[in-house]
Amino acid sequence: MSWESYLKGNNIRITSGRVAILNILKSSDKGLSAENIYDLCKEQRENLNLSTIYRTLELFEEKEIIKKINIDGPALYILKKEGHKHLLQCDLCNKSVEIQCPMEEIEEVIKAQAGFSLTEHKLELKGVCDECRDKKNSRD
Amino acid sequence: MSWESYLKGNNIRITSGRVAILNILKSSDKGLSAENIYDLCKEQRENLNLSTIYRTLELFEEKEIIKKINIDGPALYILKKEGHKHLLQCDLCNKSVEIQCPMEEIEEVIKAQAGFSLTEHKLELKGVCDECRDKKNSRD
DNA sequence: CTGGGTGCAAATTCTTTGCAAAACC
DNA sequence: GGTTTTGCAAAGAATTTGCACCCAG
Repeated sequence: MSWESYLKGNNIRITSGRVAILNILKSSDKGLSAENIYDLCKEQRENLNLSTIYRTLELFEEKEIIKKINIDGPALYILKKEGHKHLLQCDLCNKSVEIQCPMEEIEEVIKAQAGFSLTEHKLELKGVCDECRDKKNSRD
Repeated sequence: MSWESYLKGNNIRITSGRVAILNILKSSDKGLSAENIYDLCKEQRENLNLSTIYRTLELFEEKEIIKKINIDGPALYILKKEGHKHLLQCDLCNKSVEIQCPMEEIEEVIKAQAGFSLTEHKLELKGVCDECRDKKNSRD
């Protein structure tokens, strides 16, 4: 599907800048900062203002098209993968919460720290919800 | 062991501010920002300048006493847990790299986003190193 | 034509730095 | 006493905002 119809489907107005940003994110195999994107836009004669880029990225993030990753220095942005989720169940009260799989963050951290690109992962989580933790703490 | 001897062991001069910061971090069950720490110091009549706090946190981070976690907004700091490591082996060339377990970051993210405290995790990773990835990409 | 999108400059937020005074060993 | 640490004020990096103009629908 073209970016144009993709954007339309998400109720986002089509502009050449937005399409350019999506193309740039698509063709990168690692997270890009707003400034990276700014430079790459320039290279392809799509002169966007930095603040426009920030606004676009914010919009895309709200629409869950991209993911913002905060590491040291400027935030990095990546296109969202198949957003698989994890179900976290509280060990104490069994209430469960769904979270976005945190592996995209982990991937970027590892890429930055060790120069390693993950191809597969398996993640199991156990934990307790806030209320149960608070109750537990107040008993200690 | 007292903070004093702990600091001495790490070749860090003892000052009341440093001890206060360690106490504050120790008694928090979640990451604290520099400003959180600043406020908590005030509450206990340990008036430290914000820049002193940043410098202290930076020092502790270098000495690997604490971990800095970048989420949205100000960075959070936590005392380091038992730093367990992961061994990552490249699927292609078998070279291996040891990395710090990235779950401390993730724990904070999940705590902030879902109000869930992790108690256990199991993480298995597979990946390829930068060089192999680059070779592979240039073939594609 | 009209409301959302953009550029520009200025503001904000978080963090770092230079330097003189104070604290530690 | 000599080196480290601290406070203060000012600089710096990253991001956000206000407003006038512009363009897609």
